[in-house]
Amino acid sequence: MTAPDTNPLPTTYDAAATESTWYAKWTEHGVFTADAERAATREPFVIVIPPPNVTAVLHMGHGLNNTVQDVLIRWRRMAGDEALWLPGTDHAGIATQNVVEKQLAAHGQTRFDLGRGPFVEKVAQFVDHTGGEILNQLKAIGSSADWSRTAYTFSPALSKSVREAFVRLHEDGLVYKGHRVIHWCPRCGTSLSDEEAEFTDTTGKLYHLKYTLADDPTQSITVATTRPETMLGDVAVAVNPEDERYLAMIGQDVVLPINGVRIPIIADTYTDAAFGTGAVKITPAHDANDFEVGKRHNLAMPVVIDAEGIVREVEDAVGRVPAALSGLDRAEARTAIVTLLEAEGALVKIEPHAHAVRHCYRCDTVVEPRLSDQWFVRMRPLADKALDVLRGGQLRILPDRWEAVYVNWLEGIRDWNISRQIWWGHRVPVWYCDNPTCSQDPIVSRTDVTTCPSCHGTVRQDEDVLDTWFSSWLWPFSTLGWPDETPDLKAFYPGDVLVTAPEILFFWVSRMVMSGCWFLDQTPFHTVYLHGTVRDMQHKKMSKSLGNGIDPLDVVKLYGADALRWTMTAGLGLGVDVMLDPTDLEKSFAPGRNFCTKLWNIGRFLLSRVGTEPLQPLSSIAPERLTAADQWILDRLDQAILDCDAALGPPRPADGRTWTDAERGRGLRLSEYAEAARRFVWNELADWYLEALKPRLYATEGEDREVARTVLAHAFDGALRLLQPVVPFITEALWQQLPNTPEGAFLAQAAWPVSRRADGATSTGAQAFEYARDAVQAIRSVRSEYNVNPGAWVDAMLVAPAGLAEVLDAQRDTIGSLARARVAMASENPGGASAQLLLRDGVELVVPLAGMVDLDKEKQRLQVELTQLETQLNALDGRLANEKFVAKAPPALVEAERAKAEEWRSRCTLMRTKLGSLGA
RNA sequence: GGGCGAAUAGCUCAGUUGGUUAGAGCGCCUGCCUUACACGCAGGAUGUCGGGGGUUCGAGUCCCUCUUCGCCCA
Repeated sequence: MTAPDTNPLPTTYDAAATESTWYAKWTEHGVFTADAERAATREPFVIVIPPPNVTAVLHMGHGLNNTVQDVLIRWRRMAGDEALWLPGTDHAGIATQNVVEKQLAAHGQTRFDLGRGPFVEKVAQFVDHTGGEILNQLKAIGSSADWSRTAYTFSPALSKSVREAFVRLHEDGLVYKGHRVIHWCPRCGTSLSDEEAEFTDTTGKLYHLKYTLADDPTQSITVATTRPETMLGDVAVAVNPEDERYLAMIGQDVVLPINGVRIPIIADTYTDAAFGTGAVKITPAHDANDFEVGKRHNLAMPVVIDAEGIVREVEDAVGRVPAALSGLDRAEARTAIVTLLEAEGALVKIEPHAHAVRHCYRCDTVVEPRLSDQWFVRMRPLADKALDVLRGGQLRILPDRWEAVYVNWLEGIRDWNISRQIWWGHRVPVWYCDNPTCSQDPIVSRTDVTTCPSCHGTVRQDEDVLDTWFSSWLWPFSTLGWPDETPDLKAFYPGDVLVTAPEILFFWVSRMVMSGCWFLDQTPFHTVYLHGTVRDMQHKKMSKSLGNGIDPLDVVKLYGADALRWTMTAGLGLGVDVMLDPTDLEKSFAPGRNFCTKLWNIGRFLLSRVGTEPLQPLSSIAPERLTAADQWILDRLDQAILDCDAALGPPRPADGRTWTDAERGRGLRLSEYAEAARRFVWNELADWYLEALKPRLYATEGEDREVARTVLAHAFDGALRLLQPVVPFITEALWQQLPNTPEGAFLAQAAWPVSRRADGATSTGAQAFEYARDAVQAIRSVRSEYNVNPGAWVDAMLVAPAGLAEVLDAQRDTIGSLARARVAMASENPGGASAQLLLRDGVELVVPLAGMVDLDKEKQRLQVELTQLETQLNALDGRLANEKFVAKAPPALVEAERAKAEEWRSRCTLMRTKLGSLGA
């Protein structure tokens, strides 16, 4: 019988056309737009995007991050929540400034050639013209963000939040100006926070320098240092007060080589007697630890390296830098100084030394510790609140091992240097009176200050800008209008889930929790989901600089956005890294494309059989009209729904506020969700139900055909709903073709399916179909083993115990058509030359295969199977004979094991009988 | 230097509180262009659960130890 030519779908899936069509329709109809008013009657579900740098170009890390967010937000949107995914970009102070500075450098210019105003203007123009492109790229992978709310950390609205935060923290006594050694990037020309100065393990050198005692040139003390160039700024040599080697020298002076400056030998417990020589040089202006020592001992703090990393007498350092060295870069100076030290006989030895050196996280330049004035936030009170919400269960982090990392960092939190000496960013909202005789204190203000309130003279604003992260950490509420009490803020704060990579746990995530708790007294989200990193096959992180990246847009072009999303989701175990092969896109993305093709073909076939006539709802079909296969697929759908829900949820704490221990580690298993949905539509719906259904569907009319149409459409509809979050485009395109899809409706907004039963129990009809599947697989296996021509029909006989005869008899046609067999029933095994298999519950399958059966082969197979089972049965009997097992194991388990032993025993008996009848 | 994690099929990984004959996808082998799909269908093979020790009636799962790898922090 041939199918009528009513198929509305082209034979192949056109990803590009489908994606642009449906994305346009979704946005046109406001499908992604959240509504603050609606949130009064529905549960809001809010995700704020980790804002990409405004100049960023989409890479696979974004692909992964945003796919995860989109899967979650689409799931909750369908589940009836007022879902808001709030997108936006970060002005990325240092990074963006660097990009523009590079452009200037190409023309031989620096930012100082332009001056502050024109330079900032130039960056702003650059951002206006080329920035934010990444948001459009996110659309190409299907991101269902609410673009009407797109935010930008440097917009006027968010700048207002930044000022509010700074001023409020100042009012709370948590913002202060400090004079201390900070991390300085000489290339970027700015200070950095502890987090921005990243450690890199390096094999460097440990230089042992000999400093001669001032009053006794025959004696000397040897210090060990990794940075000999700083010796020009040494103010002391420190030894541990317990270190007997140096006791006699404490209090004496040594003379520095090269510049001849006299410095004392002091005792300080900071010095580790076991490290190097046990004596360390103290350079307070160029080392954070030395700075602390210097403060304790009230030492001078000469600065001998300037902001550009040039060695010279910068401050408090007269007579310390010889003319020959002045003006050298710090790296050149090191070489020169080592040479001079050697000439003076002050260089004892140089050893290889493995240590970690801090580098600028933006330009990778070696960071220079530098004494300077900076703005700091006192973090302790903020960190305590962030610890409280985690410990109190209002916040959880998945995978939960990151909670310990979070706690550890917050417990040891240090004050945050928030001022940067760059130009691109929020200017520190502090003004100083120009009049040196005026007693006016610095003015910290929410609004711009133009005249001094005391003397009415002119004022100047602080030159520094704020750390980019000082605006990012406000993101969950600055994007909603804070500090104004906007409807959005009321409706959508606090949010729900934060999705990001572990790399920015400290930079961003912890700080958002701190700011949310401080300013709004509530954690900004109840769940932090830290996904893995995208890596290549050598497990190297994908990056532009390593050249091992994959452009997500290439993947979209070649395989479709859904294929990309599929690979990102299906491969995503909780917190597990995603491995992709940049040299073999086919390997990584073909599975997603193949799945889409399969889905398309299922849809094509199904729609051609279901047709376009309206369907009656499943609920109107009397249960007794459902076949075993119908009941089975409906059961499987229920199970798939339960599996998907269990994998993804719960979406929030049951009481809306605090996670219980039982809930805390659950959900967000995206790979399990994807697999459950895939298994249903492919392995169950397509492989079994559709195949079993074909005879009924080829019927041209009749009541049963209507039942089949209804169940089939219902099952497929359920599958499409379950799959929409991960493959939104193809599922939308297919769903639109289903006969009962209302005009103007979108799958993207359709209701998430609900299981008919909470327990997913198997119905009687479904049980019958399981017997049929069992028989079909057995017959296929025999056919394959004996190389039966796939087109040929075989005879098969089912020998069923009394209780099952009727059930199996009803499945004869189904079994026959699926296995290409003429199936007969028997109450007794006729024996003779035939392939014989034992199915479950004592059902036997006999396939005569006249003249083809190899008796030896059959005997051998049975013998192997029997031996195996006997071994297992022996072990089981042994366990059951063990009194301790029977006494201590749960009774239900013992009972189950006993039943199993009995079943295995009768199975063994049957096999022995068979072997006997085969003449063994 | 401190802390955390991982080691299960050729590869990437599941394996909730110890309790069926340890699973999935990809890959591999065999047969099929069966009129939805060869980007597919059917059948099949594959594991001393890193080594050693311990707790237990019972260990991939808990404890100790060793080895290897990775990550975070200083």
